[in-house]
Amino acid sequence: MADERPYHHGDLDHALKAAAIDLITERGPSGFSLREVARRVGVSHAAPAHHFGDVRGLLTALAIEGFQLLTEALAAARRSTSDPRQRFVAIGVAYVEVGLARPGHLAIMFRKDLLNSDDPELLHWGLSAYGELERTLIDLRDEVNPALDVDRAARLAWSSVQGLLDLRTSLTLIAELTAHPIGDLSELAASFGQMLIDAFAPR
Amino acid sequence: MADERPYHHGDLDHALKAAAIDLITERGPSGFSLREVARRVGVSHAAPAHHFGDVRGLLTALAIEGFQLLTEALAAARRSTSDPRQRFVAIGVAYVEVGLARPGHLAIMFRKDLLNSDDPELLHWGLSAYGELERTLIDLRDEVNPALDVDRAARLAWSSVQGLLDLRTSLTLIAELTAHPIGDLSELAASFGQMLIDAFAPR
DNA sequence: GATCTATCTTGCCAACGTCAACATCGGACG
DNA sequence: CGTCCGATGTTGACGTTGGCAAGATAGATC
Repeated sequence: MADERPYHHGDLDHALKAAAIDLITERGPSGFSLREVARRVGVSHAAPAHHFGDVRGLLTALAIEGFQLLTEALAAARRSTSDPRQRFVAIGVAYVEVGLARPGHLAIMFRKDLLNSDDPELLHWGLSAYGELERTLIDLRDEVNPALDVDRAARLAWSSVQGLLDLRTSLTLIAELTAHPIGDLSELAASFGQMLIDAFAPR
Repeated sequence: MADERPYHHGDLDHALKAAAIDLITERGPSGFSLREVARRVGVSHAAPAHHFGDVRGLLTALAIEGFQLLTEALAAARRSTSDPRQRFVAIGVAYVEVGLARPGHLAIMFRKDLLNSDDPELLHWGLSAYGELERTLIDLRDEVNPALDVDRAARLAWSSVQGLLDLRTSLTLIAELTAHPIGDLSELAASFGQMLIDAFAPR
């Protein structure tokens, strides 16, 4: 029978993650439910447990996926140019673009109340993404200001892009209300990068 | 009977909000439940509905409270000095300190999936807080750089402090793992302010 | 003092996450 | 080639949740 599903799905792991991301993207983390995910994939409500344990397990897997995607995108941005200033701007823009392209992942990646936050793989890929930022800032220090405090600068840069993503709807709303258009968020991220480079340069 | 509660609580509105904030602070937004709040206050599970409608109503009331507290703190920080640079640093530090002192409020203030995001009062107090930032940046522009793009600068400044609060646990974790201590978050916020003032000054 | 209305309780429902028990299948191994 | 076993998926149950309807209570108003 063509329309009869086989007892074994074949790639439930991947299918569940994809459906979960779709659901979070549509309804936010608070609208997420394991049973709805199972329903969308066409399996029983208890099937996900065999792959991810519980809901935290599934969300943790998604967060890991998010940090992998982020690491990849930041590394690609770093490779896109060899000029330290351009690299710095590029990874900032890449960070924001990943967040905009993957809102479902973004919505849970830093939500420790939803994740197994001590998961070693989660930690690994989080540190991996941070490493891309740190390396970029070391290059920038060597280029523009040997006295630059790399740690402080990294914290400011990371906070800026993360905050921009966190506030994107509020910023857009205020921009509309005050008739001060905000334009493209990637462009705004690039301008953040330029301003921060000015902040990091010696005076 | 001294231990018998009266049928009418007297100040349920306030008590529910306080218990809700405690609960969110302890367990995060995902660990929040209306029934647990009612249980802590000692009323029936349906009592909150008469004051806040549903769970979104209660959380929206808390978010409004959060923006009121934030507006108040930012205004006080602005009044604390008349020097535009010091004012700018002061409101940044105040923003972070409110977030640290009121993690329960912070956790839901920008969570549109949990709130009645079109609530007029919520909008009013959100704009009110933003107004404090905008006024501060206009003063700063007049002092250090007439060509400063106030909107861009405000977006960067706001993103920085919001991102810092959002990332505080991750930043602290990385700081411990890499043995690059992060120190006090208020102090870090102040250094963000100083760096941003450098970014805003003409070169 | 009677009534009216805001406040609070009780009981119910569907949906949820998790668990235990059972069904099905593919592959390892004799 | 057949048997068994672990991985994968289902079914049914339990306790908890948010929301609704109906009833109880008490302070306010006239």
